[in-house]
Amino acid sequence: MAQISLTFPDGSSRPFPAGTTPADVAKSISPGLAKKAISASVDGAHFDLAWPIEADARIAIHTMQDETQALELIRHDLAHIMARAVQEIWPDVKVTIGPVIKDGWYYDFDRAEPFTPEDLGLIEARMKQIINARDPVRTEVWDRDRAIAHFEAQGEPFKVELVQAIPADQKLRMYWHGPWQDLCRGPHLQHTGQVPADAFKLMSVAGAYWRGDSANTQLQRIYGIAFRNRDDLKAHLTMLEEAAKRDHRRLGREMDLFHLQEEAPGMIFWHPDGWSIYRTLEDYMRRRQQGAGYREIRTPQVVDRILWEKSGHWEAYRENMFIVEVDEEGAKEKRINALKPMNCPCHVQVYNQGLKSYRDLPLRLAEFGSCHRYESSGSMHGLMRVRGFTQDDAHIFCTEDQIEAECANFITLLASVYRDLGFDGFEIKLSTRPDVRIGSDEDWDFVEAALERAIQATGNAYEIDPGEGAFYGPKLDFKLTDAIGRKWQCGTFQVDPNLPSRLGAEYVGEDGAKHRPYMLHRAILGSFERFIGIMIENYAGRLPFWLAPRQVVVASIVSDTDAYVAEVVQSLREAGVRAEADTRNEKINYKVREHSVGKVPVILAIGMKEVEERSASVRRLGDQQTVTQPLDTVLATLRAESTPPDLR
RNA sequence: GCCCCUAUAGCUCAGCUGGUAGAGCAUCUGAUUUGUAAUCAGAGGGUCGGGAGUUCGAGUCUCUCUGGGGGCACCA
Repeated sequence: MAQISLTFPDGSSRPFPAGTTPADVAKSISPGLAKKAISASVDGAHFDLAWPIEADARIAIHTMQDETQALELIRHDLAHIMARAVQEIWPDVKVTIGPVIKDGWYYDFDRAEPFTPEDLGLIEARMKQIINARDPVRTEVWDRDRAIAHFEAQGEPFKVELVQAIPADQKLRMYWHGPWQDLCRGPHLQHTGQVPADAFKLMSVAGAYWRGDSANTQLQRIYGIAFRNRDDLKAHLTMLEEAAKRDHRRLGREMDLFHLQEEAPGMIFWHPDGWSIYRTLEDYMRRRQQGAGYREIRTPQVVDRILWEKSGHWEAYRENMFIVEVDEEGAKEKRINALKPMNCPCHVQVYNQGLKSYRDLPLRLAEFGSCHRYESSGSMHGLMRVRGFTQDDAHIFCTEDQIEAECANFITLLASVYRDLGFDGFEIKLSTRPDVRIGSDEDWDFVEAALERAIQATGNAYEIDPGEGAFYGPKLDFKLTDAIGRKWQCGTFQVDPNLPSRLGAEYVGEDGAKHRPYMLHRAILGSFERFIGIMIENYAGRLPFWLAPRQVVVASIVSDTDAYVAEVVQSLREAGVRAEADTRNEKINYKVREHSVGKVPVILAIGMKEVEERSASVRRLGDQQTVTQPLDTVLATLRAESTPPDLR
């Protein structure tokens, strides 16, 4: 918490209590007093107010001691400095907005010609000039109409639009960086020289829609990153390189896990090692869900549009569905089918077979459901966003009173699965009723409360996202955190009374009358493809032993050991370990390197010594040291390690 | 879908302002029998993403399609 004080020419000073923010100070001091201040101190660190504070200035006091705040200010000022540089180089460019974001800032411009990489260099050079000029930053409060008139005169239509959105009686603030003026809430530094000239970098140009709406003009967005000093910038650039090294697309190729090709955009060709991961994960999930009372089913891939019309998907998502037309001989018209984009309607069909009793509920139907969605071309990304994928899907048909217990059980299962798969932390978000919705307020009250109680029962923290639920019911989103702090939304839990109703699902209650069940849509991984992508990145390719596709390579040092190598491989395989022999005529160094690069967790090196004593030299991935152990010990150890966590 | 960038051998990349392609690794062959992150030598391998155009001549310039990348929009 910042301790702030202002010092005046007569030597007196005015302190502010701990916890005061510079913004609080600005609000509490009178304009006259602010004008008189000659210096400020924050947490004991003094600095001069290099330029006079304007009579109505709210902020001219900032601490550069507070890391977070300093970075925020530097990045914010850089956004203005960049916009100034751009307009100085190309006066016809129109400016829009430029906020601070993680690690830097961006600014959106309207310009007929695209910015080239060379242009970024030009802009950067100009920015450095502006910084070195130590131009003063000053601010004034304007009436809205004056601002509109100003921006109209300047020919800045986007700024005019922004200001017009502000209520007419509201004052607004202008900032000047040297001669360059922009609408801004502030706060800002006192002069451009306070920005480190060697700790920022313009990263890329991208398209972005004005106000985030694809119906609007597309602007050019320039992204920049900035830090306190050059070392921090360098460290960040190094970090970006490291992150790129764990990119699942790169590792997928290096580890020979999968590929994509032009003839099937957004669909995965799994190679043997990649498919091994997939199968191991699928087997694991199958066991976990079976243990949690789910029954596994399988439903068709191609389904007549009639069902999608009934479910409502045809109307809402036709554009994103793969259509399969069948020209039947003698038929008057083509039959239109769709590859299923989701499993729910099919699961209701299974439920609808035979009359269900309340005694059958809750009925938990699970499917590793292969789905296809025609995702827009620009949205696809490796395994993370694909057109063909498999959900770890399940639908729980239950009564209103069973929702709470089902939800709590689901969260418990999900937490356990995430832990087993190497993710310790996750966040829960509860999305509640939107403005446009179906169902009575009483039903919403009941279901929302049930979900909230269920979360509380599991002892997990959660956040509420008001108004973000589906039109038919509230939902939970589960976001896990990976090894480098990124968050991924994977799990979901949705309460749905709508689809059972549309598709005519019923059960006979204790009272002998027919009732509508609730349908709970839920997934833990989301999709296998995406989750495997996340796991690859989380582990940087170094998957835990039980998930690793090639768990052990048994490498010969001399060819006289080949028979023993084959025996070791066979014993490992019999022990349930995925093992391969490498008896190529290469040096052991070569083999160690190749399999280390290939992320094989264990290499067993076999020379004549090992043959004679029936042992193996064990080398673990990332470990420089080797341990020679009797073969039986090695077999027992690796067999134990290859056991999935739920079977230990 | 939109904007910008991009596509050269299996992979990573050279190829200046237009004059019909190179390297390293990988692959294959041979030699080498090797003790924990690259043994040596040789060979094969590309109609430079597809199509069209400009030009005497296009990997190189233009257009277009497709894929990929960075964003934006979308994500039942």
